[in-house]
Amino acid sequence: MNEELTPLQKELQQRRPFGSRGQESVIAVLRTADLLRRRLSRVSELYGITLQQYNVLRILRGAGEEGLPTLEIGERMVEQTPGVTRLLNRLEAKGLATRSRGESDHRQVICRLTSKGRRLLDRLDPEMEGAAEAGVAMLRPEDEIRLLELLTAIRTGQE
Amino acid sequence: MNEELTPLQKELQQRRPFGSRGQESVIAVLRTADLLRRRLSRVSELYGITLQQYNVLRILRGAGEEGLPTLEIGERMVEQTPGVTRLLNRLEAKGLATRSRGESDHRQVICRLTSKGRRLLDRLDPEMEGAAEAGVAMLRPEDEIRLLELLTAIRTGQE
DNA sequence: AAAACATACTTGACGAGTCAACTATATTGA
DNA sequence: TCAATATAGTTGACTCGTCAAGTATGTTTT
Repeated sequence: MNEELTPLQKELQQRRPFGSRGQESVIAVLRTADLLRRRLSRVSELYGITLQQYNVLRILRGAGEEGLPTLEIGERMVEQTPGVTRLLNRLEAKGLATRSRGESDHRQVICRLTSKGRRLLDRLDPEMEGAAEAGVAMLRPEDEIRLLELLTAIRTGQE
Repeated sequence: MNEELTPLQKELQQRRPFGSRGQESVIAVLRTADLLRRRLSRVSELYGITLQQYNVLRILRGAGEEGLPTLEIGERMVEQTPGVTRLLNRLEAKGLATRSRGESDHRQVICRLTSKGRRLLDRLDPEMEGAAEAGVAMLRPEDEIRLLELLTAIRTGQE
């Protein structure tokens, strides 16, 4: 026995086979994401920010001068609002973002990138891009396209 | 312009294209994993435990009567040790696991599943399996095999 | 115009991941 | 044998995700 262990089973030192291929697929996605996330985090933390903070800064840069209300940042991150509020607390403390009450709607809090934040992004971007490239460098272009298709199918299949 | 947005760009409401397909692939893996993790968490939390706690309980069940030292649990979870200590605190508080000093090596702490833990797993397993199956139900068998191959390639390519 | 409701956050509390520092127990080497 | 070193875990501090509850501002209804 044990002559047909999948690579994932060996990684997890599993004694028994997965209950089904469906289960194995899900666990493979989770584990692969974990490795990639670590790789990217290592880079961003060299510059003193977490991966999530980097993500928020990129979203703010995309929003430009007019900024973005807190909730909209959350929507682009699959995250709950409370998390975004506190992320912004830290980015503001580091001088990378600013917040101000919305002028038309005073309930909103408009968030903007500072020039310091923009400079940080400019330095960080090429390194992050390099880390991402390196993370999937072993895939041929047609493999990457196929991977994107399969992952898109999974995501759109979640009701 | 904007006539060639990828599905992922639409999901993230991105205004600009990804810097490269490599970047898009990495983000697709991260985002897909996030959705799947949520799906599984919803199920485990119906039973009062988090996904990580479920993961530890499964590892302990696999270890059987003789149990497993804390560090070895960590190895099978892609996680740092301090986290495992605290996870076990909570599992022990819920009566799902026990700990005792190792007999041969007193530095070790041997963790074991309780019968209550085992019964919880027995009830939870079919539901978790169902959730995993449902998460990738839209893939044909050959798609799943391809996906597993691609993800394995990514993981083994991380030095 | 006042009450009812909705929206946009903020705060508190808890689970979890991660790094650094610390304790206790082995193991090794002079 | 005893000091130096390695190993196994725990604790503290900080970041992040998430739920529930609370506050302030807007909108709708009557």
